[in-house]
Amino acid sequence: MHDLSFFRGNLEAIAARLATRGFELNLEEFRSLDAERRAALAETEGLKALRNAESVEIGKLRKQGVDTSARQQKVREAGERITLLDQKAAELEERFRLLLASVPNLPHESVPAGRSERDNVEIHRWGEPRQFDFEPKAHWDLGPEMKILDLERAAKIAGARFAVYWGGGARLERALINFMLDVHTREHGYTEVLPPFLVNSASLYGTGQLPKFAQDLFKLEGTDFWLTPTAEVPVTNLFRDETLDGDRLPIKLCAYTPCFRSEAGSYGRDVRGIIRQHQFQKVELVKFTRADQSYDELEKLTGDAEDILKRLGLPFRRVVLCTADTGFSSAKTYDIEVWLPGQNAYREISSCSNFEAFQARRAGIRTKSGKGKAEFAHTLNGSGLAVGRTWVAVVENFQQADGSVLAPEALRPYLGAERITPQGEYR
RNA sequence: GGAGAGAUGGCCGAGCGGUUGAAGGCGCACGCUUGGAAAGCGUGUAUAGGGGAAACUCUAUCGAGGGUUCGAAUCCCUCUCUCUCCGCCA
Repeated sequence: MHDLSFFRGNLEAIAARLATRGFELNLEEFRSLDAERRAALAETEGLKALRNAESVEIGKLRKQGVDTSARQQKVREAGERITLLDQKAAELEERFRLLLASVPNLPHESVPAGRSERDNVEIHRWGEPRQFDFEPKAHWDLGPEMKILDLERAAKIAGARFAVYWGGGARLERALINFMLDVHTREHGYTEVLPPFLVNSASLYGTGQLPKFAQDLFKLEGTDFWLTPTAEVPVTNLFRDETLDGDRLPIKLCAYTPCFRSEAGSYGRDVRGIIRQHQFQKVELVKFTRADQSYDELEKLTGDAEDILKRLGLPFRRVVLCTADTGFSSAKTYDIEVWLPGQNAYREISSCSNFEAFQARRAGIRTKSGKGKAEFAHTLNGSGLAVGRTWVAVVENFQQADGSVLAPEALRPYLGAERITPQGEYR
């Protein structure tokens, strides 16, 4: 959500900037709706002022025993007009709010202009993809062969785009979660939170999933509960409608949650394996900062996510998303892509974004330093990391000729073993 | 699931259908006082939107949404949340 007066005052410049991300702002619609809305407001508010003044008058006169029924009749009629005008004003207000809420964030000046994901710019690489002396397998072959990943039974008990992990596979998922949380809390200074996995509409509105992206979410029938699509939603909304002490920022939180996505419209994409699932596990990093801190903190947050991959010895690269590929609420996003030898490609494993005040404005998250006036905080988040995709990366990168997976050193205490071996039969 | 109580400003807390945007207190800010501090005294202290160059002014907001009324924090209805007791349960 943009600041209304800033938006109104810089319409042309904003429209031009939004065009770089492929969003066409209808200036005429905005201007006329805004004018209509203000006219309606002025009219109804004028009448209300009249009614308020009259009511006070009537009160005084009645105390003196004066008959006021004529004046009351007059105010009653004004009241009826107010009801009508209020309705009209509320409709205009709602249309205007929806229009404003559907406008994406402005990309930061450092974001490269581009038309599609092909225009994303690589920032750096880390690690060398391993040279195999055998043909590395994709996890969708290796997992079922090792009997640590079971997609058929997952389809039976839930459906497509779900997974069942067995034995060492389940243990690997759990080890990764604990490893990530421990590194972020002990080494990177984040505070762990465990939020609800169901959230209400207000929270989804606060982080920008609603009203535009309802079709990407799962909703529980007959309730206002939605399955959380990312911990970003519950964790960012922790401080909804609160004012944070500016001297104590940044606040750095990390959270493990499962994430649920309908994946409507992604039919046919990544249908093999567990790259794209209706449910996946994720450890999320969330920061609340002052405006002057947020870009430094974005670099640090992205570095914290990359550190997990370094500790696991998984090669990766960082790209900055171009204007067209940057998400709706984000001003700047880095994607971290991990090397997957089974697919001979780098694949997204983390997405780290600075939303500036875009979410905070919707969610009412303010900050105040000393005597200063309260202003909107900046919010950031990033995957630290997507656990399922890290599982894939570990299995594919560290697979051995004998059909086992040699665990990265850092993970062994969590795994309680130095390698993951085939399960034999499912039991 | 059943029965009851409650929700008012940053916090505590008053509130008769009529200058109550809201007493009083605490906190906070500024000033006076002081060698300095404490105490004391004084002044100020919400958010959003509209109008205005500004001073300022209008509108809305007492959990949320409706209703009654000339007028609602106060009356009525619905919902949400919190607390207490009973039942059930990991």
